[in-house]
Amino acid sequence: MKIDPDNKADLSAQIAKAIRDAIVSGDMIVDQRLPSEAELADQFAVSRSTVREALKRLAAQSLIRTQRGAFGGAFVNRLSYQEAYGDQITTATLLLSMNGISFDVACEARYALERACTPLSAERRTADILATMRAEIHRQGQPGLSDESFCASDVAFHRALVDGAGNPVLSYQLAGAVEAMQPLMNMITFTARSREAIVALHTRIADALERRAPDAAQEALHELEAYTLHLGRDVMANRDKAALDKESARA
Amino acid sequence: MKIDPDNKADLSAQIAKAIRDAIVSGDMIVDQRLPSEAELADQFAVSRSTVREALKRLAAQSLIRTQRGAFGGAFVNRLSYQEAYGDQITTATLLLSMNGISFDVACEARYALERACTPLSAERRTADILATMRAEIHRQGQPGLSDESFCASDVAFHRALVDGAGNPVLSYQLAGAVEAMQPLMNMITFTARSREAIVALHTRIADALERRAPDAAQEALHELEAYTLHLGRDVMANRDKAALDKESARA
DNA sequence: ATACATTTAAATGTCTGACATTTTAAATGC
DNA sequence: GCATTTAAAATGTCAGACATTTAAATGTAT
Repeated sequence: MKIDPDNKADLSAQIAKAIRDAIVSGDMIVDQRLPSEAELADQFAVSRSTVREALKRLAAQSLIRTQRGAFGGAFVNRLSYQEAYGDQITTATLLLSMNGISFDVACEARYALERACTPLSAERRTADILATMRAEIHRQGQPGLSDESFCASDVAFHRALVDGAGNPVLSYQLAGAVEAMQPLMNMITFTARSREAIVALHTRIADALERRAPDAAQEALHELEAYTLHLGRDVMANRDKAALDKESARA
Repeated sequence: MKIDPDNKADLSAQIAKAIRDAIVSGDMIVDQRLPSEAELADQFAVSRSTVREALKRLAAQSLIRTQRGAFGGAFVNRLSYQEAYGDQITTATLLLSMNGISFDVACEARYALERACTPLSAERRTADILATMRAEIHRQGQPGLSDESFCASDVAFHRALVDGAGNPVLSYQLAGAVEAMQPLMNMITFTARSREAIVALHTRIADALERRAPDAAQEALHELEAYTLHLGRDVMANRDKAALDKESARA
């Protein structure tokens, strides 16, 4: 592992890259211990602080973990789905909010991805998954549930749908898409009537999965997408109108 | 922004979290300047080195960028798709390689996600996307192409299929799934006959998209999945057999 | 001999202060 | 008025010290 002496980028970034490359390429394997900070400082001919900054970069990406004390140090971390989920969701949420992604586009992506899971879920759904879906449907029917809680339950329902496919790679890839929608969904006011409609569609989906009927599930999901889009567009229209009103009031 | 004095986790991790939360919650907006390192050190009552380690963590996640010089500092970064792609691919690749994901599972996820895009791609594909697909198909037919280049072209073809849907969120979400398969695909030796079969299927997909025929594209994609799975299983079987042979030879 | 307590050494975590480098705005000189 | 120089503010890097944590090694009493 070496760094380019002509490169004038931050040393800590270069060192992080060198170590990251070694991990990604398989040169360093899971649970392998990195040299101590002092040794790394020697090897790269930099100060310990610079090495530490590099290691913190890698720690932020969950590529390494550190342990204090004797026989401690930095170790190559086994990237778990759980850790990856969190980052995935944070990144997806920021991408949506920072790049002005419209409700339509986000909604389309989310339902397209969920439809990819539906046939697999219909085939493989366990009793456990069905129970989760039923429980969330029940919660969604409770009177007095806040809009935010309704949204959270909605996310839980859809995650169950995705997890039902029994493919961890799919679950990981979709975590971001499903959860990143939540801030957008939270802007929606769910009236009693719209909740009723959503619960009915959720029930149809759960029923279809229970019967192992992929086509019926697909159809209900399509209707749910159309309905969600409808709700979202109302919100966006009102929001744009409010912004315009404010604009004209100022003039 | 404050940190919990009772928390005994690393201060730099706590500070990074506090700032990250401020960014994710929208408390700090894109291009807003953070206080200087010295000011942050004062605010959090820690040393400058600790603040720097926190900032390096955030920089590793592309949440901030730093600029040297007067009127420089750390600024909230607009997370671009390009940056996010890179991390997405790295993470997905590591998840697959570190968690012993089987070829079957990865393959299933990839094609399920691509099928989610196909109807949209059939509807919206531009002439540009079609041209890219045709060019990659042509390259794949060239004699003397290395297996690795064939794989790279295969990835390019599938990315065009995904990008054809014209939904940046989908493109982002699928980048990881498609690209992370490449190391696994690279273990396959593509014979002349298997290349011919793949090129034929790619051509069918491109033709179907050109005709805006989602069902035909879907069907060809299904066949491609089955064929890829078949090739992959051969490789895995041979690899396992070789490992067993080696094992018994040692005994 | 075993169980428990103590010591010790190695590592990361934190702090301080200094200097180098980069960059921009302001001051200066022509 | 324009070009040049200077100053200031910020990040980047270094060196050295001390604090804290942890597990192994050692010692001690039953």
